[in-house]
Amino acid sequence: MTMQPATPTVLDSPLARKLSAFVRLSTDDLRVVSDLFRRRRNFGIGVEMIHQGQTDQTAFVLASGWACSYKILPGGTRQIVDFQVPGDFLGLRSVLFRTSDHNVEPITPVQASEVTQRDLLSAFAETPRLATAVLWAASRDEAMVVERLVDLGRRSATERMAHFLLELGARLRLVGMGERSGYSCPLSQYLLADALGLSAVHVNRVLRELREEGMLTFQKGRVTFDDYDALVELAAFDRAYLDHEGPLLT
Amino acid sequence: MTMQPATPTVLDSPLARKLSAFVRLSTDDLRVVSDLFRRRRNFGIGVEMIHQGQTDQTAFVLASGWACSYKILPGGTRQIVDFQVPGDFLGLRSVLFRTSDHNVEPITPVQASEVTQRDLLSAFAETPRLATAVLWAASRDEAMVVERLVDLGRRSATERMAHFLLELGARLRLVGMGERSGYSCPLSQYLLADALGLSAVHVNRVLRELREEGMLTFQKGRVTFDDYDALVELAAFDRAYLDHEGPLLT
DNA sequence: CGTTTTATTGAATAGCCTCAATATCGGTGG
DNA sequence: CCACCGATATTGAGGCTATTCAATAAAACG
Repeated sequence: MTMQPATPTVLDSPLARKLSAFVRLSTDDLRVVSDLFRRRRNFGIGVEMIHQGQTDQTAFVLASGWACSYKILPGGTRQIVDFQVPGDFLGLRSVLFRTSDHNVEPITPVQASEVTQRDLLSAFAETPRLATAVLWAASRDEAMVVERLVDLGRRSATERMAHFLLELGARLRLVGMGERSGYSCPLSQYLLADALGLSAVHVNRVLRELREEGMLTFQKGRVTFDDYDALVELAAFDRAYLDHEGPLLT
Repeated sequence: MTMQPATPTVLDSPLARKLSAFVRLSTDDLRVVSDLFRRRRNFGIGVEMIHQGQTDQTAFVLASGWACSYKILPGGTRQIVDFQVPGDFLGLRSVLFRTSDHNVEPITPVQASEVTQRDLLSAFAETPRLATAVLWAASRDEAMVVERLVDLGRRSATERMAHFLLELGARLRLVGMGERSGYSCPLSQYLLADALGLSAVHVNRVLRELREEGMLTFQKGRVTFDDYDALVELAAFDRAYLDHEGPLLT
């Protein structure tokens, strides 16, 4: 019922790509996805999208740009829980449940689709496979939080950095924004520090070390894997929870 | 339709207590809960209940005893992601989704109710309020993982310990196993170390320090809060995500 | 172009770890 | 009931990792 024909572009959004990697979705399913996330909103850098304690009933899907979710400590320091890249959900939990326990703000200018609780639930009812796919994505996000936990608890700064950048690469490839050789990445060393539980100074030293060892280069907004296999080895990176070969559900 | 009358004991399980704290459940709802989790199994210390990569379609609810979920790193070290106390779910995610990405094993002898995917989903269909309550519990668990992430990333060893023991106390009170003054706790210093990302030696020093400062005492399997308010202050403990006054949904 | 953010490097320090030794607890069998 | 054993707890000494403070360089931005 849309004016314009359903272009391949619409059906090939980052979200559609990601979901398709895990659950085989029909063209009709994909059309529901693109209809659901048609309403776009723009956010500037640093403009809070979701605030701790808020009880909105809306969530977002990132169409373009990067964001991060974090918690502020009384001391003024913060811990970044996760970064969001195109195709990722923001505030899915606060839609399904009650309040948000963290903040989300853009790192770059962001375009995001807004979706209400009602629309989401009715889309789920209409296309159950979509519900499965979305819940899968939510589950994967939780697995990544656990992986970050292991990072902080039991990996050295260098291993942490390697593991993090590998994981990010795998996520980006899933939505067509990265290759095995590397990807472009707008994260500053300060943001990396807040995510990895390090000081910005040490982030810099770690990156230098990795570069001098010929493992990876992160300069001018681009991550280049100079020796992918060595990195995987160093970080004990287990692709299992990210790199599925094809759709799990056919 | 049970032979024996519904005793208060059955309806007052740790799980029923916890769920009731967040969603008002009718006696009928509670009966569904107790029916659902009637089938009990016993596990000895160290006997794996859930194994990384397994694709069982069963989950458990702890009836008595303590367990922990963890990931093993290639180096042989491990990171404990969370402890489970009576009333907590084990492997809820692997029921709703596909595979488990971590291991779960008992710390003390454990009695747990087994529940299959089928039974759980049909119970949800029968009593929607139960589904809400369970999803709430799952969401709370995820919030705790995030809190642990903040622990590891941005809190000192002392703050971490204080925050962790306060959180554990709040969880136990929810199921009637602790008071404001303290609680009994079977965790060894080695387990604490694996959970908090510290060495066992340092755990010992931190506990001594907290004891000498008159904040808390952890000896002979019992945690005693010597100065609760000072601890809350030290750890920047925010009860919000745990300590709800009454049922959220009435 | 100045101005602000971001990156880079050095020096000194603090926090936590490892290694190592001893003490205590809880159970187990003689 | 006691001697013994493994697991847990406790304490010291020295070392490594990452931090803080501080200063400079390089980009990014209007």
